[in-house]
Amino acid sequence: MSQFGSAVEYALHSLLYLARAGDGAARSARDIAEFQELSVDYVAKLFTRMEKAGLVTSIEGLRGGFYLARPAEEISMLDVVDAVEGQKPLFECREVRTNCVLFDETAPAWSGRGVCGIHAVMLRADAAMRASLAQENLAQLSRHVANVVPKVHRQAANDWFQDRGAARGQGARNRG
Amino acid sequence: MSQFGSAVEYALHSLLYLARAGDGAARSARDIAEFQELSVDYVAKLFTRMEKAGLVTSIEGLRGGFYLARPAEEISMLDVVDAVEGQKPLFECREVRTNCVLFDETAPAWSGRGVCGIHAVMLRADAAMRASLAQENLAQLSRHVANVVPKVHRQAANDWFQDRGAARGQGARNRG
DNA sequence: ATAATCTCCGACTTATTTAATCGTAGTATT
DNA sequence: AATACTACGATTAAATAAGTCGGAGATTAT
Repeated sequence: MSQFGSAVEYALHSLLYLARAGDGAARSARDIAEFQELSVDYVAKLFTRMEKAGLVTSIEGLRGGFYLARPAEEISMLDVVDAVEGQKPLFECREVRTNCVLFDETAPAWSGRGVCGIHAVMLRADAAMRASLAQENLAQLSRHVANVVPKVHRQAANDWFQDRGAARGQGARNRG
Repeated sequence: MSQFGSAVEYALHSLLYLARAGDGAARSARDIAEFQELSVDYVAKLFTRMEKAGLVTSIEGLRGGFYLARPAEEISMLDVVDAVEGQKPLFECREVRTNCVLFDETAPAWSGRGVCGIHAVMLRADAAMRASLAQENLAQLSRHVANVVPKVHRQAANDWFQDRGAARGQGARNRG
């Protein structure tokens, strides 16, 4: 297993489609999820979290969906991770240093003074990781992906979302 | 919750007692756990993992226990984390990029070529964190702690382990 | 205006992982 | 040879993550 869960992965992949939409057009969580063959409900939940974090804005209703709340350049990888994983720290100190068979009922003051040395080590590692994630943004990632994915497919994807949007509100009678 | 579990915390706190023992004397998992008021069985399991990773060496039998397999300077924080957490990566790529409603049964070759851009970002963050953990070792940590903990307490702790070791093999009849 | 369709959103269920425990096997000391 | 202690692997209990379900609200088409 890995430290980060699937939420981070799904969220970033999904955001890429908003970054590419570019013109500020909203795309629904349903479309984004189905295009990637992911659980619609789960992706929707991730978007909800990202909206609370201020990364995306939602539009309700028939032609609704999500769009980036700010330019892709200003959305860092760290922003996304924190949004969907909830800013969980690398390490949570349980203050083991205040547990000692030699202490009486109450631990002496010095045992809890300052930051635990082990905690400090982990805080530095955490900071290093976060700094790495903070210095990369969604726009960079989007450009990278654009260089790798064939132009034909990018166009086909765009068309798919376009068609999907156009079909909104037609009802089931036109499809079944 | 946090990324690292309690195992990392317990393991590092416990190793500090081995680093301080210094003279290569073995200390039992039981003593180390009870001194810190931690679960004896759980700490023992962590030591087992660390032994498999080659960080500590075990001695079985009545006067047995664990001691550092190499100088504390040569045991990095990363070594300990990997030993008890099992080298879990920061991110495990599920190759979402090969999932696409536009693809047929089999995804096209280009979709899985090279490293996924999102995965690459996470690999860099992972490397940053691991580099941070790798550059700090147990000896440094031990010195830091020694500067913070009163000398009186360090002596008392040493005595406790000493007494505990001396009492080995006396049986219950001398204690009850 | 009204009904239908689609959206977001929070509560719930299930599955996986972590933390801790229990029982067994083996070893050095007395 | 008996004993008291150790390490060690398998099992259980608690916590977390992943995914699901149903409802409330908004917008569009009729």
